[in-house]
Amino acid sequence: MAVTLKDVAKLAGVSRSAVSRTYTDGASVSDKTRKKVEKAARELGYRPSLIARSLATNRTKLIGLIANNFQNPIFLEVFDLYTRALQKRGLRPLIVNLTDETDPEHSVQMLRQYNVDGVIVATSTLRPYFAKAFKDANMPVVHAFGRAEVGTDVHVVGIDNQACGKMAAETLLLHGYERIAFLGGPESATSTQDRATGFLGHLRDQGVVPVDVRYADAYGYQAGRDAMREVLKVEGVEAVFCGDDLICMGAMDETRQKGIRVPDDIGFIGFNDMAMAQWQAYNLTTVRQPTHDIILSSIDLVATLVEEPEKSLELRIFPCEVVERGTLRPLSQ
Amino acid sequence: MAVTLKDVAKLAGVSRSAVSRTYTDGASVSDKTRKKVEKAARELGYRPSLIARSLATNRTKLIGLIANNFQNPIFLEVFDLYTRALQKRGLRPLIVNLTDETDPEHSVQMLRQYNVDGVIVATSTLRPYFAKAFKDANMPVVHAFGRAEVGTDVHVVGIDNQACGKMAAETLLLHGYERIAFLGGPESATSTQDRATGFLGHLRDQGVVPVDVRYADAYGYQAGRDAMREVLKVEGVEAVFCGDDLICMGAMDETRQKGIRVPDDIGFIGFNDMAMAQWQAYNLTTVRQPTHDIILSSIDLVATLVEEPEKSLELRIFPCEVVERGTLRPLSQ
DNA sequence: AAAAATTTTGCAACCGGTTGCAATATTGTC
DNA sequence: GACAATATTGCAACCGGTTGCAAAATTTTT
Repeated sequence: MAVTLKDVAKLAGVSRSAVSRTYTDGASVSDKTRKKVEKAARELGYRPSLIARSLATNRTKLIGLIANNFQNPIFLEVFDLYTRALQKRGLRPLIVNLTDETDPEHSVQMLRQYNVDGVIVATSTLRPYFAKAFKDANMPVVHAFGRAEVGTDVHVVGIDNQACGKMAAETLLLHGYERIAFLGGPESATSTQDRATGFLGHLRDQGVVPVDVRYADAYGYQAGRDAMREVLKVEGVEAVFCGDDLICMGAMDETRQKGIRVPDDIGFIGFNDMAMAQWQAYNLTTVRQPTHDIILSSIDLVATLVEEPEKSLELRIFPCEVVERGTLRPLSQ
Repeated sequence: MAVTLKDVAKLAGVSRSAVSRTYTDGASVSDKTRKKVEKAARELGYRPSLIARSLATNRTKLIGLIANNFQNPIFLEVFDLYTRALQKRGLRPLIVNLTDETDPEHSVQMLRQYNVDGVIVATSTLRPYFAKAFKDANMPVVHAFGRAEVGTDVHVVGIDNQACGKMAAETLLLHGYERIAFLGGPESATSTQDRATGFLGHLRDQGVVPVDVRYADAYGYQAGRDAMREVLKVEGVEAVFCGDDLICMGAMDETRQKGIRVPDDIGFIGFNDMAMAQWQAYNLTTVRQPTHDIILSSIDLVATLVEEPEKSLELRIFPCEVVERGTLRPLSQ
């Protein structure tokens, strides 16, 4: 049915190798042959089969993209960037939706069967051993948004969550807040843990005792609301650092629904700077994570690893910055 | 490097066919042989290569999933559902991100090269000929969220946008609104056009002249805000039907920023019922689109088409419903 | 227990490409 | 123009599976 090498070769009056070489860069074909082949290919509407090529070359141009946070709009941005950037390099993502799955085994097998060239684990809510499983299966793997953990020799591209947590603390203190609460994401996520460490550590260093430390069940809106309901039971909370913008929006909605004003009565600072943080209804002051850089860099890294599997371990950490909008009270002059 | 059929065959002391048959359902293998093969496979950690299988069977288990609305959170839900539902059937999506690309040719070639089993075009903002291009390239294709257009013989799963537009109009009239504006999505999208037709048609039938008819540049938040700024220049607008929830949220934010209250001064009704429509800050009354049904059904349909390419043309239309929340004034008793 | 019917098995060709190698053609050198 | 160096070409094996077919093994029938 489909047009194959052989058909083109016959029409062009050359060998199959010649046709193959026309479509393999770096291969040796004379201009004359190439012209003939291209003409024949055009007439027949020929496209080389990537499947067959994959089988022969042992390269598929597929990159497994593992994610589990399909509820969080930040992932839409992540996803848009990944698909576009991979596309631009002639690669394609093979998405694995991990929603409620924690055993890497199944994903590993699946991606191995598709013979993906590499894997990007793009989530901060999985334990590092998850990414490690791919490495053990001999696939190049990069943990994007991951944590650099000793002993887990997997390449990581991300941010220094501890430093970012500290930045949030500094910002709140700078704005003169004293009765401060921490409302993190799921406690099991390394990103949450690190942000908590950095945030609470800096408060402690400054002699400030947090009025509440609490963790939402998920990086989600409702989880944020639910957790905030508890935080609000504490008397006189002045400001809250939320471990994620989405959680922060839920928390703000819960707060406002109680008739408490933001930022007049309670200030908020979020994390991520997702597109929605700019929305008028929230206008969120937040710690910006350089999603763009992380994604491009992780693609770069995985592409390098494909060529150079034994490349020595790399941690690529990008800086965050605080974006001041309207959810903290103004700096006192 | 990788373990192949041959290795397993040798260890199990059987022919390669026997091994292959063990992993092909419906093939004839005795229990004894199967046991031997499975034991050997387990010892070696063997998994059949899907690439090789694809080459031999001409089936890849890959479904091309074409989308272009990576800015709209509704797509995150769509995406989550697609990946999970496909996964469950042993299929995998091969995502094509169409952001600012309108020529189907490139996507067609790409998916043809990957030899996808079928294609789902999951967007309402592409012209039907886009989906048609895949059909012309002899791939089973389903246009999800598409419009049933005469002459474009492509399978469609979606909603009756005209009927839904009418429902929105009925709802506004029921609530006693008279000075009504229409704020649609991009005018080029068939979904927008149909919603407009249904909505404006019903108003006309009821003798109501809309105070404004306007189209946002995109199915997006900022586009909604910008368009609403114009709508607000019209004196005495009482209610707005937005062609999409995200647009509606933008429109509401613009409205409130001007100090105009929702729903006291202006009422809003959206479209889609995306997860965020429930958020406290918006609490949107909206026309619910049965995303879940559309997605499952489109997967079903495309899977059927893979087996039965000549299946006669099908349009699967699901009903919408109005979800009343808090952005319209209460029904007068 | 032999014959017939059925099930299981291995052989070998095939899916659509790539690539090392040796043969051939082309180009450059003197 | 002869010879060497280099570029191009085709052959054939291979990537890792599947599958039609005939032979072999097993089960059923008489």
